[in-house]
Amino acid sequence: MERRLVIGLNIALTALVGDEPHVLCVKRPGGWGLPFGRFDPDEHRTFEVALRDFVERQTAVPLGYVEQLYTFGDKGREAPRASLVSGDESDRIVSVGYLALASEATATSLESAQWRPWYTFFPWEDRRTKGGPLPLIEDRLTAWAGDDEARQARFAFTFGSDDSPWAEERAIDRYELMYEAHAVAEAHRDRDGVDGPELFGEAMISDHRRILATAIGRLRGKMRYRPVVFQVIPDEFTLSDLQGGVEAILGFSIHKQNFRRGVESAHLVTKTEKTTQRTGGRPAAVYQVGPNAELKTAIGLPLPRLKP
Amino acid sequence: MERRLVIGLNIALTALVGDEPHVLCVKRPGGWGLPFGRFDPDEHRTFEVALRDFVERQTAVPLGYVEQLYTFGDKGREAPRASLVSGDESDRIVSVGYLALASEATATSLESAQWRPWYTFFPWEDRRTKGGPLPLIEDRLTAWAGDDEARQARFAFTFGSDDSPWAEERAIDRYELMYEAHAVAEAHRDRDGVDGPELFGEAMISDHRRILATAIGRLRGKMRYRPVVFQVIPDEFTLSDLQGGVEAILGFSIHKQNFRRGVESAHLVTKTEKTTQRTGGRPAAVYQVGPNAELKTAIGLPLPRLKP
DNA sequence: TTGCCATATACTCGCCGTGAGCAAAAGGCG
DNA sequence: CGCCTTTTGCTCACGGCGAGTATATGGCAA
Repeated sequence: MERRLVIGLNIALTALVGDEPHVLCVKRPGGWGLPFGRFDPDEHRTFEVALRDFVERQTAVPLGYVEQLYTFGDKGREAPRASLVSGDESDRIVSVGYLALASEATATSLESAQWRPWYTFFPWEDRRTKGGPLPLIEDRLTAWAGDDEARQARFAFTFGSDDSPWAEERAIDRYELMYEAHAVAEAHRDRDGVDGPELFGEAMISDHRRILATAIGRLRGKMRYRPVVFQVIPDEFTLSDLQGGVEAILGFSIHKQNFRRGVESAHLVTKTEKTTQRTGGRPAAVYQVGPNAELKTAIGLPLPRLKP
Repeated sequence: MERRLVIGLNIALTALVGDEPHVLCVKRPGGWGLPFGRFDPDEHRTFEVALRDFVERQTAVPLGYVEQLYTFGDKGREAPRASLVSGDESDRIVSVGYLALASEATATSLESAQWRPWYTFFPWEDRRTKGGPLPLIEDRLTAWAGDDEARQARFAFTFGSDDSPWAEERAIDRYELMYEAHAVAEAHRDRDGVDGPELFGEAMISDHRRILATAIGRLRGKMRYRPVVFQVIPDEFTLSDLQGGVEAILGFSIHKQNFRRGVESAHLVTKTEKTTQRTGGRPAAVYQVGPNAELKTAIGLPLPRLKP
């Protein structure tokens, strides 16, 4: 018999809550997943229309910036959730992943929908503070590599080492390495039977965690050459707010003075008359987006890494 | 009645022929198009398998580097070629575009397949030499903009001006602007009735020229942070060969000495004992790819633009 | 009231990447 | 032998950027 093709749309919608990036998740039988919907060729003229339609209907959260990530067509990936979407096990599901940004984590109308922090799914991606589970993970991966030089090189390259620095946008490579090392729950779920000692980060259904990793990497990469931060912060902000947002997404801390100099000299922000003392010490000037902060502008934020 | 979903795979396979980038085209009733095939969920495990399968079968050209570009799902775009793929007008076609690179423009087994130069489709993208159709095009677009300030700004930004430089990777934006200005044949074909004075570049069937523009832009952008050139040049080359390849893809000329300094200091190439006097003047050293030329390396080529 | 703390803001210094130009070397060819 | 072509080597200066130091301005507690 002929298998029908079904196109599913997955979306990684992220917003900032304080200094933590969050992603909109939906509770499913089997765990948390990204919001997704089936693309209906009769009803929807384009993917984006369908996407906005079902996200806003399901969760009542309006979508701002939207970008297509990747189309996943691998056989096998759909098995665990075929029944969730179509109810027909014989359908072949192809899914299109999207990244979307919201300037505010709006309350969802659906109780099964919830904003959850990025780094509960990817604890190793947050390097703003030392400590945390990172040493544990590195031990785990060192053990996985063992004497295999290819594995060692890949580990060093993907997670950073002396001669190859940590590349924040390589989130998907790190997740895939974790997967191959059986250090994430999905690896066990997909290839049944095998079991592993320690698992890191919270799992998601199907390959949604992979899609989220792709979204994180894409967003981080984009920050280098497009002023995307302004899509996830309010219209009025202090430079500390801005820097906090950047650091939250990138997952590492940056040098304050040079960051300030960079955004101001690039006319990415404009100072207003107002000040706020919400931040604690000396009152901070309130800024707005500047003339060069349009999305199409091919200007990146200055990202002076802090070394410690 | 229910419309069925069909997934088509389109590929922009490019290779260098001398100092001109070429793309593999297939002759169809209605004009030239990119090689494409229908994805069969029963037969193919992944998109890439399907892609390699049908390209190598149709044209006998082996695929090297492959990268997914974008998935196009707009209604209407498939109309002109629905009959070519499925024969059933009521199907809804979604197509996944791919970029692929070959190190050599291998002869095709199919007589309807042929390598054709990029810039016959996009004459305005080649700025290596002055002159050409560029002034004509600029006149055309200036006329299109007229007094509309938004159009003027968009034209200046997309095609470059005094304060916003020519951004080579913005090929798709330029094509879309040409489309809206009715300066390409596809605009007339899609919205029938309208006719325009002058048309630029050769047309392709369906939206294949849009896909090719996306591929060109993606490839050009990738050159800034990945050593992709080495996928389209032979194993042994002179630095002039390398520079010629870079310039061919980017569409502008670069500064020779600084380019050389860049690739050598970044260990992207290694010098061999051999020399060649194929180039004319003083014999040139023959180089091979260096240790940092792997695709995963996050190192870009130095691209010192030449100003004249 | 005074001293301390926290944050914001201002200014300086030096390295080095990169754009740009000059000059010499090593072939072919009339 | 002199001229042309292309390759190759070297220098110089500007500006971006990493890094450090110093000052301003609020809250708060002793």
